[in-house]
Amino acid sequence: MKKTATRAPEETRRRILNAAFAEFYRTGFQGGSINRIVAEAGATKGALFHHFKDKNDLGYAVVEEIIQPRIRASWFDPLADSIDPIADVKYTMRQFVKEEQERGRLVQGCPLNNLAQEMSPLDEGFRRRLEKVYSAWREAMEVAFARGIKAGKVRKAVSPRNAAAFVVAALAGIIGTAKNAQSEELLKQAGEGLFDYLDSLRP
Amino acid sequence: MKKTATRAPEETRRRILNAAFAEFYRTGFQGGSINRIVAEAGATKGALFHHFKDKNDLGYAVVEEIIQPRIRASWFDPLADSIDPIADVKYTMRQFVKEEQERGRLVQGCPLNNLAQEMSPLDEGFRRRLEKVYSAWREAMEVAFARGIKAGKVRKAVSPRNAAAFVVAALAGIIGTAKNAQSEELLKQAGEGLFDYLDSLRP
DNA sequence: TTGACAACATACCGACTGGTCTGTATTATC
DNA sequence: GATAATACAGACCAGTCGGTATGTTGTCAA
Repeated sequence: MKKTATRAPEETRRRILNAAFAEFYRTGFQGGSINRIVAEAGATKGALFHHFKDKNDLGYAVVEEIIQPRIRASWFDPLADSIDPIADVKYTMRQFVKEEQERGRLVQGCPLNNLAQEMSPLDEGFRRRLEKVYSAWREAMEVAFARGIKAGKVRKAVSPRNAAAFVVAALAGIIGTAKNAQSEELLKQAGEGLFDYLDSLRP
Repeated sequence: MKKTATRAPEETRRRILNAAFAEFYRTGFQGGSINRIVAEAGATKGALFHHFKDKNDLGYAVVEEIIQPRIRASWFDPLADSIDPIADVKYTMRQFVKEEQERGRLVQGCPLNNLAQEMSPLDEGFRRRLEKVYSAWREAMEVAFARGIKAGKVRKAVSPRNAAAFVVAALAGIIGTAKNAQSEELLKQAGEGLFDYLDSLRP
C-alpha cells in the first residue's frame, strides 16, 4: 500500500520516452546510448524493449510523441487563426527566444532540426516522420500568408508557398547558426534580417 | 622499380583524409567508423594513427584541410571583390545548385553545416574550427554588402552585419531543409524567398 | 482461487568500437 | 655502409553497443 501501483506501464513508457528525448537531444540519435537512457529513466532494458521494438522505434516515438507536439504548440498554434502572419511570426519568434533563453536551451538548437539533419539522409523512417512535421509547419504558415493577403496585411504579389518555405528554412538556419556560434548576439542579428524580410512583404 | 615509391606518407595521409571526409559526410562523425575509413582508403590502422593522434584529430583535419577550402572556393572567393553582392550571391547560389545537382549531392546537405550541427555542442575543438569558417564567411559577405552600399548597389539603411548573418544562416537552413525533404523543388521555393529578400535590399 | 498474460528484471550475447602494441620494412643522414 | 628515424602492417585489447533469452512478479478476468 506504500505504492498505489507497483506497475504503471504508461508511466514507465513515458519516463523512458522522456529520458530518450533528453539523451538524443544531447548526443544525437547515433551517439545516444540505450544503457544511459534506461539508467536515467530508472528503468531496465527489459522495460525498454518491452515498450519499443528497437532503437529506431524508440526514436520514431520521440519524434511523434514529444517533438511534434512541442513544435505544434510553439509554432503552429499561434498561426492557426492569424490574419496578420507578419506580426504573428515576429511575436512568436520573440516569445520563443525569450522562453528558450530563460531555460538556457537556445544554444542546444532545435530538437526537430537536430534530428532531421542527422537522421533524414540515413533512415527513411525518420525522414518521413520529420518531414511530416516540417511540411505541416510550412502548410500552416502558407495558409496564414494567404489569409494575410486577403486581409490586406501582405502584398498580393507575394507567393505564400515560397514565403512559407523560406521563413521555415530561415528559422532553422538561424537557430542552428546560433547554436554553432554559441552566440545569442548572432541570433539577434540574423533575426533582425528575418524581420526585415517580413516587413518587406507589407503592402 | 615497379613502384617509384613504396612509401608516400603525404599521399597516404591524403587518402585517409579523403576517405574520412566521405565517411563522416555519409554517416556523421559519431556514426563514422575508423575501420571503414581505413578499408576505404586502402590503408591500415597503423597508418591512420600514425598520421592522426585520435578520431577527433582526424575530424579536425577534415574540417581544416577539406571542408574549409571547399567552402572558401565555392562561397567566399566569388565575393572577394564584389561591389554588387546581391547579384553575386544570387549567381553563386545558382552556380552552386547547378553543380551539386549534377553530382546528385544536393540532398546530402552541406558538409560544413552537417558537422556543425552534430559536433559543435559536443566538442569545443570542433566548435571552434567550424565557427572559424562560418565567421569568415559572414565577414566576407559583410564586407561585400558594405562595398555594395558604397557603390550605390545596396540601400544605405541596410546593416551589412545583420544582412550577412541572415543570408549565411538562411543558406544553411535552405540547404538543410532540402536535404530533409529530399526535395529540389523545396530548394527552389525557399531560394526564391531568399532572392526576394536580396532584391528588397536594392536602393 | 486460478490461470493467463502483461510488465518488467537481469544475465548474457556477438558484433563492433576506438585505440595500442610490437614488429618490420623503407627512407634519410652521415 | 651503418645508424636512426619514419612509415607503416596487423594482431590484439578492453569496453560498449544494441539486442535477446529466461525468469519472476504483479494484475485482472473468469
